[in-house]
Amino acid sequence: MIRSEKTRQFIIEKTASLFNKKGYTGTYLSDLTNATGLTKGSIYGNFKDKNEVAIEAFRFNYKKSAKKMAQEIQKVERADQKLYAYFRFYKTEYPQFLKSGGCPILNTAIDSDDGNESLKNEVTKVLEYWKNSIVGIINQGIRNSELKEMNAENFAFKMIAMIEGSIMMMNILNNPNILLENIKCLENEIKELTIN
Amino acid sequence: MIRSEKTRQFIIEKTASLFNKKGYTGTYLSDLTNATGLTKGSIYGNFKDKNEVAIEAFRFNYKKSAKKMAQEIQKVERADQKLYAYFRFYKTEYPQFLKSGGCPILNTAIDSDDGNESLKNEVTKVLEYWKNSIVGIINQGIRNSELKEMNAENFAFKMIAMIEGSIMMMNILNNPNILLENIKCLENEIKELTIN
DNA sequence: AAATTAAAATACCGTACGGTATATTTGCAC
DNA sequence: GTGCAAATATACCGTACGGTATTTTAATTT
Repeated sequence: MIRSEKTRQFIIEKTASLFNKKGYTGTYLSDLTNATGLTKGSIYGNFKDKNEVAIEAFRFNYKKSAKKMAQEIQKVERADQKLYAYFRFYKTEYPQFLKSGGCPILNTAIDSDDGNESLKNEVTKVLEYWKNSIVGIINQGIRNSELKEMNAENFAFKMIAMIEGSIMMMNILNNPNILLENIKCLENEIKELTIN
Repeated sequence: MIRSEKTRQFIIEKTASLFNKKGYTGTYLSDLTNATGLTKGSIYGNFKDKNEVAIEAFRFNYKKSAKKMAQEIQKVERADQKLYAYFRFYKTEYPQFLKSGGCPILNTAIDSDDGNESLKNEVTKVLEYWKNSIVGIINQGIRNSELKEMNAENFAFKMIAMIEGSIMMMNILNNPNILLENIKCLENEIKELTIN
């Protein structure tokens, strides 16, 4: 990694959780300088503007989860097992979502749905990618006779809605059980839809 | 209504959708003066500060839906019918959520979960009230042998999570079907749990 | 070690933010 | 219509926002 890339990365890492907690307009340049110990001049030497930092911060936040998730999913073969891996992820990682101010996808979706088009596009892309990856798993499972026939897209949207809605409530009511119980429901649904 | 109360109400009505769309920090006093045609002096003559306007705007946004909902629910007797009334509400009113920038509860929950304690308390209260009203309906239904035994609170949390998560996705992907399909799932679940 | 290049800090801009003290206008009672 | 009170507008504050041009510092090359 060349030197400038290292500083860029440093800035992103140090400010990612800030953007997730406080949102785009709510995170000021002064927050960025405080969090990094750098000056505005340095930050603007590495980024075009605040929005570019925000976008990179979102990508960083998202990828941290996505990577871990992808690893867990690759470990197992069957479609139902891959879906269980999703659920297990949230069952074990929920404290992370609690202390880092919620799910970056949800937060950024709400935060960017007025005005900030570039940030909104970023979230849209990620959401679509997430949905498609679930759809892929389910359809693969159906083809392999591991899962019963179903509308894969509808199930994917249901899964994501439930997870995101639960994270929101878990955070505002400070009650992880909301997420854990709803994950159980999803697990049961998959159990019902599993062949063998 | 005394004169000042009329202006307060006027300000709330005109700015409520702004706060919903742009969030607390994202809505500036200049937005408030533009939307109302009033000056800062007038707004500060009727409200203590911007936060008081935000709180009242949230209450206004929330109550608009809540009132309509309560009316629909009172029209029917059976618990399952009351729950269907909930679902029907979202099936008919979703365009409102699309154009007004999403669900005020969800938006304000995300927007206030850093820093703004008073606004967060407001959302917490409303979410808890909403959950409890669903729990009340379900438990009443169980006592009246209209619904099978179930964990009412878990179901309420599931309902809310699904609805809120769906609204978020419907908005960001601009696809009402996500909400409509997930509502169908909830309806089917209730159908399974209905006695008679 | 000197020269060159890259990165970070400094010192600024203009603007617009939230908020307030004061002046002006308006509505109302008499 | 005059006097009074309430509501609104005006004119301001201090601050801190996002952003930039310039200087200083640090790293690299020769």
